Amino acid sequence: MPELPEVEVVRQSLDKKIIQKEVKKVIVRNRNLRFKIPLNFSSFLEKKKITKVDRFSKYLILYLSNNSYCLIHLGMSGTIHIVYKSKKNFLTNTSFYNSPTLPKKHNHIEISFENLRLIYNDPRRFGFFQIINNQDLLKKRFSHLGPEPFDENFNKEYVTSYFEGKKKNIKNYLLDQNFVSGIGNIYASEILFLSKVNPFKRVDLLSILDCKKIIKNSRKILNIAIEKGGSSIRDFKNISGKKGNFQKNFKVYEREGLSCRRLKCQGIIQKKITSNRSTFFCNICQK
DNA sequence: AAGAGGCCCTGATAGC
DNA sequence: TGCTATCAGGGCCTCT
Repeated sequence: MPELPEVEVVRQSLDKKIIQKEVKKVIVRNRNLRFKIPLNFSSFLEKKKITKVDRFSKYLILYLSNNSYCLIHLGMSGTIHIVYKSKKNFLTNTSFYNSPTLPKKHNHIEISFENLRLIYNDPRRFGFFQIINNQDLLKKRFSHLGPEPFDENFNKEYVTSYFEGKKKNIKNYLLDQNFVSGIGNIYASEILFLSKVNPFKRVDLLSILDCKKIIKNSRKILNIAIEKGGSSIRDFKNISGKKGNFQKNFKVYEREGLSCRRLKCQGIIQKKITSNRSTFFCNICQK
């Protein structure tokens, strides 16, 4: 699922559920995620309180009561589910598996609190959990990442100087987390459509006005997507099993062959591959 | 240093 | 019905 808006939607709903709660028990059913879950992962988390649920870019950050952190990245197919305690023996009770919103397979990690259980599901296992021991290491962990689109450092000066002498196309840079972090393949196409910029345009040939529009529209698209509860294509749902709504706002993504939605534009939406990713755009209004 | 390409993995869908 | 091929929202690594 997860670009910045989807991760933010998960953060918001998770925050309300587990804040100030103590981890009672952790079960790792499959250690082989993007990075192997270490053997001491469970014992490290157990008896710690969650003091804050934060997010940077596409990463969830659980703040733990001993001033360490648990990072969660959902990869391509990771989802978080919450199931509630019904009766006693919660820690050993498996009846919640009948929950209609919980997938039957690929429930790799379970984190139990007093009255509820967080379950991490990830068919493709591109996601990961990581313990970070202190604030310095957290900073270091994110040091290679560029600013989020919302960051005031993501501005005209930063973007234009970053693009000097660069020959890759703009779509590639919107996906490049070192340049700007949080944008993924869906929103990159949508941002460029709204900005009337062709995704295959070389960044050193972009005008200053193009750069300004891309900055403004990155914020705009991500904010609207968060408001709408994220995008539910294929199967993204928030932790309560509710679908997002932003997919209804897609102007180009997965609209190959359909007519351009811009008023008076006669264009037909095209799909082309760059850096192994589908890219959607209107070849008439995106110059 | 920058850019192209490949790989990790499972599941859904299309085509034969 | 069942095979095979292709593709999927991410990130990291290697090679040139």
